[in-house]
Amino acid sequence: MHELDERKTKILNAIIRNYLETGEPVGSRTISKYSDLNLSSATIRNEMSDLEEMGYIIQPHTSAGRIPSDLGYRFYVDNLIAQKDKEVTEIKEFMIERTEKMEQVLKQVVKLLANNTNYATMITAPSYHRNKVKFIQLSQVDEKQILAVIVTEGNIVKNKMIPVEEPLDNETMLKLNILLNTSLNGLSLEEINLVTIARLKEQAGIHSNIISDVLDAVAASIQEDEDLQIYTSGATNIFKYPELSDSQKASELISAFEEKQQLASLVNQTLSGEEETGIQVYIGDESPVATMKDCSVVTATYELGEGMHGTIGIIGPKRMDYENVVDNLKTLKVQLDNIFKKPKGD
Amino acid sequence: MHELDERKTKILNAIIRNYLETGEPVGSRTISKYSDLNLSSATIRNEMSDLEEMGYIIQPHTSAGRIPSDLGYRFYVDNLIAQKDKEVTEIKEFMIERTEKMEQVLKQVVKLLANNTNYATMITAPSYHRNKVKFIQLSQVDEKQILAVIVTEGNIVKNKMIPVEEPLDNETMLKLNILLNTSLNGLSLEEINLVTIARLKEQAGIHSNIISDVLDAVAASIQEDEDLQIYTSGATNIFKYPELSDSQKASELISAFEEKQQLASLVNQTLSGEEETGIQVYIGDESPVATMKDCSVVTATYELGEGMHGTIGIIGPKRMDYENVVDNLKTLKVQLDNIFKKPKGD
DNA sequence: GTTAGCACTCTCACGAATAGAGTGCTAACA
DNA sequence: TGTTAGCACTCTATTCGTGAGAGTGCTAAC
Repeated sequence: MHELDERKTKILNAIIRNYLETGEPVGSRTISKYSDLNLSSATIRNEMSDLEEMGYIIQPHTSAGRIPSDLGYRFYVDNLIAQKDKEVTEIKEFMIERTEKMEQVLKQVVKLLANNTNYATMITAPSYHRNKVKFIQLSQVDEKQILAVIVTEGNIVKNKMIPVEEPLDNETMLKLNILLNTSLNGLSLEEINLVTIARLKEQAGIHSNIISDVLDAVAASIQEDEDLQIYTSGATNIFKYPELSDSQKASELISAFEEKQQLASLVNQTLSGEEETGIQVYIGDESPVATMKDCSVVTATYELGEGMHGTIGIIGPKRMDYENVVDNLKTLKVQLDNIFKKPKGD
Repeated sequence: MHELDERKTKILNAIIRNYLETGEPVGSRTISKYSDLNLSSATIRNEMSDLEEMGYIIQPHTSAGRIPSDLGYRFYVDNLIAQKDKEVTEIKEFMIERTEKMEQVLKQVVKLLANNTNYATMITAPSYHRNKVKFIQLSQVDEKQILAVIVTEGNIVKNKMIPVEEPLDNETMLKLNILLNTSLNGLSLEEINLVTIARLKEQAGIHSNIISDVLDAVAASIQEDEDLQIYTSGATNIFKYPELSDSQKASELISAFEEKQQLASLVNQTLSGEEETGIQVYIGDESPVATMKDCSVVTATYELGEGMHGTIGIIGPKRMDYENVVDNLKTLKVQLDNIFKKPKGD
């Protein structure tokens, strides 16, 4: 396939930009009038004919204007991301006002992003894979229940109630707490293997069953996160784009959003295919999720140190405002990296 | 307004039932064929004419069949709920498999209900208003952070990280813990007033600022719940009903669902207007939420003892399967009451 | 290489025509 | 008096055809 010369590039850009704005097929006359090329519509037509042959644009029908093909978008995106480096958008730090709970930060972020872009957005909590235990505490809550609190690096807190037949005395409690902390502290959740467990139980003596329960609790609370927490927002923004909002498509898309199952595969795909910037753009069929073949999907990953990472993504029409979206994701990515990496003390 | 005689009642029922199934206006011929009245279509027409005059049914246009009016639905519902007492539906206890976390139970319930009914569903967590403190525990997690764990009756656990300049020694920690527990235990969150606080701080001495932080934490974690946690499911079921799924309406409805703000008003309404069965049916305009004037809404409240209660609701087309829905809600209500009321030990 | 002009194509919006469904009314019947 | 058959009437939804508008491709001239 031939390279595009400068004029063709300009025309292609003009077409795409125009289409991004209006959502209508754009004709030769429009380009000739609104671009700074000073070419007649006829000339534009010739060039457009070429561009179509090369696969960058498409005619929905014989006498309509042209719209960008997936390849065209791809070209535009690759071009854009290479050359643009716009100033930081209005996503301010005001959202990070000491909300300790990650869950809440995520919800805020995803909502903010949806409002900012007018597209549907999603974010996943960092997966706790390989995360390390930092602190464990057992407390007697009432006669029949012990509360186990588990804190991991990154200050994720998990609670679990453990039923017991009879209350434990303070001394035993203290001993168990010390035992648990000395044995498990600093271990990643995968490093707690049968050997560790056996030794633990041995040392716990008659209370080994409580240890079992605690470990179950640890395992359970991890498991619970393994099925991936995904927050979404702005799903109804889909209705703002006619090309997506006929009953059939909208229904499928929003279902995909609700189910979150499909989003998960998106996430996995993103995590595996890393890139320099950490931002990926899927246009149409490129998307790992079939339901979204009429959309574009932009994703970014953010880090929580220690190899833990989450994904944030935007789903919109192919004619999405890539510049704005990529920008938004870039800055968000940086900010999320900061929030979660730093010991929150700062 | 006159009472309906038996024949009119039968015909009205036939009309409504038929419409519930098909969603199409139903004509006189249909009724005469499929009901056991053995009347000709002409007779039916006469009766229908009467029913229309009385306001129970409506003609969408001159030469269409009839559809139930809001009043008609109301009659049907009132009739139905009074006389029906069907066997328990398939909602089995399998959903209650020792999931300690309320949040998860709720999510499961709402999802199950959506699957079961094919309507959009919502559920709120019980509000913690008037809930009592049962247990408080501070622990030193690392050099700069203390973890406060607060357990209330009903075993709701809240965590809060508190930053400190320098670590506290064990003894102080112990003292603070004892102080907090003896002072606050058994108090409802409203009973912790300035007097209590002042006394607490006095006793804490130089560590009074930590007490402040803990109390802030308590307040914050309550506040957080005050803006009402609502889980939803099956929003896209809306697309299954043509009369709701044109782009405009569907968009509004799903937005309402996403925003959850509007659902909140639904909840409040429900909580204030209690009824014998605890189940309320809003048809069309009766709904407290304007967005839902083309829908019917069925809500139920469940209890968690001590005056705490949550709401569960179903939103669907006016022609929803009221029998099934009410049944489902009834059994769910009972089961939720059971789950949450019992001390979980069992 | 660029442009003007023109015939051609395709979509979309509009209106007319038609089939179908259902009613209301009248007259006859039990 | 209640029920029924029959028929004219009304309204909707669908189909078809038409015309306007937008945009193209091609040719010929600059």
